[in-house]
Amino acid sequence: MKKRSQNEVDSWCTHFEERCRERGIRVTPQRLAVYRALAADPSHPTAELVHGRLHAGMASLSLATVYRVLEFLESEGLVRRVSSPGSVSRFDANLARHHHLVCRLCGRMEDLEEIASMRVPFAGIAPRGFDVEQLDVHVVGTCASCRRAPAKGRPTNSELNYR
Amino acid sequence: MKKRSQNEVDSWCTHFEERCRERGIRVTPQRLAVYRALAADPSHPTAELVHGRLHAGMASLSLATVYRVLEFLESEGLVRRVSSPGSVSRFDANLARHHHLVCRLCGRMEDLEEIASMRVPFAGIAPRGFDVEQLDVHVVGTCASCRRAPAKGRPTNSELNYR
DNA sequence: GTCAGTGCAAATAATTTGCAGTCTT
DNA sequence: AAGACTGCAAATTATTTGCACTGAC
Repeated sequence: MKKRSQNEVDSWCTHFEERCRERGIRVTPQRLAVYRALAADPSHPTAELVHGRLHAGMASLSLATVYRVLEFLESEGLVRRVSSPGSVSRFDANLARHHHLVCRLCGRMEDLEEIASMRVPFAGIAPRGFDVEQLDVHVVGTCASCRRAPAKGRPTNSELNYR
Repeated sequence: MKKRSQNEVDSWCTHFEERCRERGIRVTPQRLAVYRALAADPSHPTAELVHGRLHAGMASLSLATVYRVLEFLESEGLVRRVSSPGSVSRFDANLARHHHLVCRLCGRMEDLEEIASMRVPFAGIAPRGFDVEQLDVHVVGTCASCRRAPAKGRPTNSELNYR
């Protein structure tokens, strides 16, 4: 599985801690671990996947806490929740503007750089009164490996764990 | 609640039946009813909401069937499943290219015409091997009424029913 | 000490499935 | 008659919550 470089992850974590301190958010070991796992993994893991990755180093961490932490970090705008239709929630620590490439069959989700022709201006697209916070662009289709070996259905959360 | 005009709905249903016949898909009363309910309602209802709307005229229709029909129609490309992060599945009978305006707080979802500056070309945006089928653009934020009267959390599926 | 944060188990919400009956061809 | 489609109830999956405990200010 692809990972972000150690340096990049460290720098994200440092930035994360700064942001938290600025706002008086406690940086508990659990929060930092969840954030770090997310930052290290560009594959947009689910809560359960994050929990699985952390279990080795932090056996007592509960899945409920992972859900709580992710929910909280999202509400603070420190991570982003991404979705593909009919699938479980996935999360992303990358807050830079970018889009997502989503396989309809296996649910895999990759980052897609925002290319010039997809640069969409926020202003003026929503009716007055609506406060636009974020633009989600999902390019949905089928990935090469799914076309070769079509699965029976979208993988369940726990099936996702062991890819 | 806003509705599509009777004429428009009828024409969509006719077109729907033609498509089904072309492909040898049976048009059962349940399928037609579900499709019609979806076509009549531009608010992107959930499965449960569709079921609720139909219950008056078709008391025996089960929620499981609504789920099955929607799933099936989606797989046939006759309706579109749309999603907002962390929320339940919603459906859309409108297959014309358009975007969605989504309120992060109440989950309400409105159609947004694809304006020129948001027209995104399919070609060349995905890596080779990936077969692009559809582009989902979600403009996410908070709607005017939610900013006025913030709810405690995203409404649950059954709370959605009685708006 | 207070209060936020956590683990655990139980609860809830959304969606799917098994199976027996029904309708269509 | 064979297969597709449906209703009902039960099962499964994802996510949330109550409660008691622990640790930081």
